[in-house]
Amino acid sequence: MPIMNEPQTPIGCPQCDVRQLCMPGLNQHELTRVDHVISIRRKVNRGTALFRDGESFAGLYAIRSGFFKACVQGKHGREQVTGFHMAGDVIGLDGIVNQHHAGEAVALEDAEACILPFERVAQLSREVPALQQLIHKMLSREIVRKREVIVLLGGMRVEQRLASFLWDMVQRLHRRGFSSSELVLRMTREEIGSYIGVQIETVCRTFTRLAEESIVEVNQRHVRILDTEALKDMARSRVYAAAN
Amino acid sequence: MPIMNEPQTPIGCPQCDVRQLCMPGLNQHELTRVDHVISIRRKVNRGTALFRDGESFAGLYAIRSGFFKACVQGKHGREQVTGFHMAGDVIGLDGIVNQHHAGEAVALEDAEACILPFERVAQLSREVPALQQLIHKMLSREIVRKREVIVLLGGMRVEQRLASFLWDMVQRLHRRGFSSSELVLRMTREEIGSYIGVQIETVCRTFTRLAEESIVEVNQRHVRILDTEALKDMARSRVYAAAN
DNA sequence: GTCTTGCGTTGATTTCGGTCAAACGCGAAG
DNA sequence: CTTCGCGTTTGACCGAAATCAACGCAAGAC
Repeated sequence: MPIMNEPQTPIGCPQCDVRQLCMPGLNQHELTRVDHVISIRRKVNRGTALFRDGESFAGLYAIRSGFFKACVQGKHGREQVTGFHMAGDVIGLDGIVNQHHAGEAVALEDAEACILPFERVAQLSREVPALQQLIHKMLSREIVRKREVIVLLGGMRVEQRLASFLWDMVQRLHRRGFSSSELVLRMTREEIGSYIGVQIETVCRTFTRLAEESIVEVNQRHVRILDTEALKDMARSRVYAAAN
Repeated sequence: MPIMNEPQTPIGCPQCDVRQLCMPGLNQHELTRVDHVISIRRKVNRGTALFRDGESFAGLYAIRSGFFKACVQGKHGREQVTGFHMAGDVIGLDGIVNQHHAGEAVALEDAEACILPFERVAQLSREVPALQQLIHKMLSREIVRKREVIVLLGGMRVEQRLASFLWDMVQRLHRRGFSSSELVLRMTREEIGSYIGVQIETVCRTFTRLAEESIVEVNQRHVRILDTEALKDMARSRVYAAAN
């Protein structure tokens, strides 16, 4: 499937809806300078990749709209989802080390992303300390987030993993102006399972169990959170914490 | 237990044994400039922390000698190991986002580390592009490495996890001049288990199984790799790959 | 309308790793 | 030397999640 490259309406960073998410703390002038290094805006259709495994590193991608899964491909078989990303997230950070991507980002709904050629961003960040700090924090935050996933996969029971996943999701959506008690999942049960390290059947059963416990209400991909505190507690607690 | 702060013999970066590991690609002059921002060298005794959970972010730490585990603490119970680090590694990258650490680094043997006050490193990196690139790659590499752990925890069987752990370990040690077929583990079985997401008993049994398969020879913490190819294959293969 | 297709749910059975328990090995302290 | 204690190993049993299998359901194709 060919990758689409359609230049979009040139709305600059200073006017962008998600500027506070991907470039927080920059003033108008700084945003304008960042805007000038954005070469292309890419439209990505549902099901197609923003970048692929092994592809050479063109730059970072700031998601303007839409929803992505980040995943790595097993050579012979199934992929593994390593993260989900939405408007305002900057992705592709993994490509910096080796100048090529070691994973891919696939749109789960039609999406748009701004390409930030990394060399130019790096150069600009030498002149704009606020941008430099932003880049550093962006990278560091990703490390912290990845470590949280490691804790989830390494030390939590399935029910907790799903609770953590939902809690993380609803919080991130809330920060973007959506409800803090209701969400529409953009990914399949299989993708959720791949992300939290269990099989699809286990995801289903666990959703059912959370619903039986009156913590959430599930209708297909629509999830309503009934007991926020219970969900939060379940998401926070570690498996070994409960034992002692 | 109090944290020790003992200034060490002032051997500069240009003369440092591990300079090619923590500061690769910098020339003598650049190394000297980096050396000038290193305020303190810390000695850390076995069992004590280089930095603790919640501690404010003093800067990055370049490990000069010794071996560390990175871990997060469950409030009521057991800790979870999120990584192992050795001479030449730069750790503490997680502290950049929020200016305080969200985890800790504990020495598994007497160790020394150089403190790199991050603000000063950032400032210097504005003037020295090679350093800037180094910082970016350092952060990006950590993201890639963390994702590899996610893949390990999310998609591998125990035998593969242990094989991956050993393979990663022996490769990193080899890069530091040690044997590529033999290693002495610095951590307990429990710490290995915490890292690869299984119980200590399972770690033991899996070591025994790998030994029965004549892939490794295990004597306490001394491990000799008998069949490198088998270990590598086992480490690379994903669980789902085998099914198809 | 029916057929198809992909996604989701539920049940039965199996298995891998967890849990509980006991014993072993080795270094340190006496 | 003996004893102590920690880390490790092994065994027996249990349980959570995987696997295998069938079915439901909604949306689009025809």
